[in-house]
Amino acid sequence: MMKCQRRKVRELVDDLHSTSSEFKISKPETQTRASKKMGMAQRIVVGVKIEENDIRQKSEAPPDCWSWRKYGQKPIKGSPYPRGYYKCSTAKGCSAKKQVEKCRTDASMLIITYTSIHNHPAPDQSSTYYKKEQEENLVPVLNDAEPTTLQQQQAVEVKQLKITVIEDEENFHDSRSPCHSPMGDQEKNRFAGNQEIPNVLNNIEDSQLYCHSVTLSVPKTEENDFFDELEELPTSSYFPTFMRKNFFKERL
DNA sequence: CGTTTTTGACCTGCGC
DNA sequence: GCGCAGGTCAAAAACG
Repeated sequence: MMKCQRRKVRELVDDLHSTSSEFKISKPETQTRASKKMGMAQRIVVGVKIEENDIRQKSEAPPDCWSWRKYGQKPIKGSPYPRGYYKCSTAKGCSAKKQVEKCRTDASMLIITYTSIHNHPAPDQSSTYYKKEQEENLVPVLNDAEPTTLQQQQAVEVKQLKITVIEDEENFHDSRSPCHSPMGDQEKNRFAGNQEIPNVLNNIEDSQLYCHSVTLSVPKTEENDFFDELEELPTSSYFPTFMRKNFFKERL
């Protein structure tokens, strides 16, 4: 039984890596040219759903507490939308970058790829602006005053926009997600016979957490040896423990 | 006038 | 070696 489920997970991951060049990057042996060139240690991809009534969404890139400066834009093959390249301009010398592009199948979805980390504290969270955002529950409150990991910085990044976890390779193929590579009937049928994965996503969405754009990580145990098969995934210290447990519970 | 955005050129790595 | 694709640079333009 469990073997069967694991096999399905394996198939999903294989699908992901074969259908989306964008997400091959998490597999070390299939790094993109750019990632090799840049020596990227960490890359996190998040899908951001743009609310229709989000009047603050004035540009392609979601607003956040960091200051970003656009340094390039390129049309991407196979996508009707260009990809924007942003560098952190909050502090001089910060190497944090992000790439923003619209989902090719759903213009209301933004695919944001974070690379490198900020080498400076986040902008003052006690500022009027930030407090207001927190009061409105638009900004996740971090335990640490200064986000130091890419995941933490990302959490600051998200704000009022709903996040769909797509870094998690299995969830990325949730058939309900409007933003994924076109899924054939075969794949859909596969999900029809396996409700496990969509359930996991339900738990995540129901939690109403806006800051779970994370790289999923799991404890190294015999129970999850199949993660070894999926290659090493970056560790997220910020991923809430309960969610991890929940995720695992559902998965098993 | 300083900062940010735009955009064409350039660089690099990979596949053929 | 050449072409392609992704990422970056940098000058010019736009903006506040």
